Amino acid sequence: MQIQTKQKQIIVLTGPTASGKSLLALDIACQVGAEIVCADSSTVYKSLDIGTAKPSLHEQQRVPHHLIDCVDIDGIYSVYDFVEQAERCIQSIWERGKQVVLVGGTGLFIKSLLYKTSIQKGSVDTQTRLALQADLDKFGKEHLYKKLQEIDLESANKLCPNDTHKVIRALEIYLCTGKTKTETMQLDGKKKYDFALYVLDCDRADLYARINQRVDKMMHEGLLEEVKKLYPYKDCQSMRSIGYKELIEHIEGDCSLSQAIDNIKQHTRNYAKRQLTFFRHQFEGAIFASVQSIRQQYEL
RNA sequence: GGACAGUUUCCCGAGUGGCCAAAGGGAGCAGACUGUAAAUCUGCCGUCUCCGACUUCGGUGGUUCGAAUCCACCACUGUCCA
Repeated sequence: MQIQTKQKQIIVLTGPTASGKSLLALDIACQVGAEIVCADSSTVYKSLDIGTAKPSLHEQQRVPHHLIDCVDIDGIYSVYDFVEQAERCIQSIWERGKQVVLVGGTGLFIKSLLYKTSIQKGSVDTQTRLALQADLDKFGKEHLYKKLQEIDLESANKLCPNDTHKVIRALEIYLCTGKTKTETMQLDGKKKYDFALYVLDCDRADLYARINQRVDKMMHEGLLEEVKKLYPYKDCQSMRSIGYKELIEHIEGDCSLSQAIDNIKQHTRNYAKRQLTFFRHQFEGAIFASVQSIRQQYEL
C-alpha cells in the first residue's frame, strides 16, 4: 500500500553525515514510489565508494538513484554542474510520473537547487582564479581584500580577509562578468520548487558515537585498500574528501594508521557539526525531526 | 637503593619572580557561507552579581611587597646506574 503524497512536491532529506539519511530515503522512496536524487559532493565521484558510504549496488537496484558516479575520479565538479544535472533529473522523473526524494548532506547543493540563485555559466574562469591566487602569493591577503573593498564593499564587509578562498571567488565573479557579486545576487532567494525539507536530528553524543563506529566499519570494509588503489589520483579534487586525505597522509608515512583513523573520525565529527549549523540557518521552514518520527509520518 | 628529568587550565604544550587566568595548538560550543562545500573562514573557551571580583599551574609549608616561576619536605611519573 502506498501513501498518498503530492507528486511534484520534492521530499528533501538532509542531515549530518551518518544520521541515517540514505536508508530512510530508500524506504520512503519505496513507500511513495519515488526515485532518489543524491545531493552529495562526494558520491558523485566514481571509485570513491567505501569512504563516501555510497549506497550499494543492491540498494541502487531497489530504487533508481541519480547523480551517483557521474564524474571521473580526476574530474572537477561544482554546484553549477549539480544544479544543472539535478534539474534535468527531476524533470525526467516527473515525466515518468514518479515523485522525487532528494537526499544528501551537501547543504550548498540543496540550497542552490531549491532556491533561485544567480549561479550561471560564465562567472568562473580557471585562468582568472589562478592569476588571483598568484596575486595572493605575491602581495598577501590584505592586498586582495582591499581590491575587493574597492569594487564590492558590501561583499567585502561580509567576508574576512583571512577567508582568501571566498575573497578570490568574489573578485573572480567581478573579473569574469563585469558585475559585482552583490549585484549578481540581487534576484536570489525565491523557492524554485515545492518541497518538504527534513533535517535528521539526533543527540549530539549519539551522532558522534555513530560516526566513530561508521569509520571503523569503513576500515573493515577495506577503505585503506580503496585509497591505496586511488593513490595515483591523490592530488585530485575528489581525493580531498574526508577519509581519503587522511589515509593518503598515512600511506605517505606522515602518521600511523591509528592516528589517521582518529583523524578521519575527528574530521567527520567536525564536518557533521558544520552541516548542522548550515541546516539550522540556511533553510527557512526546515523540519528538524528524528528518523523515528519521519518513519511514522510515512507509515514505515 | 642511587643519579638526573618531569608534574601547568578538557588534552598536548609554552611560561623559570611582577606586564599571567597563564603563549600556541587540539577538542568542545556557537556562527558565516552562491561555482573546491567531506571546502573555506569567524567568535567564545577558569568561575562570577563579568568595564570589577574571585579561585587556579601535583600536595604541604617557607622565602618575598609580590611566586606557576625560588627553597624544603612529601606524592606520583619517566630515563639511566645498581
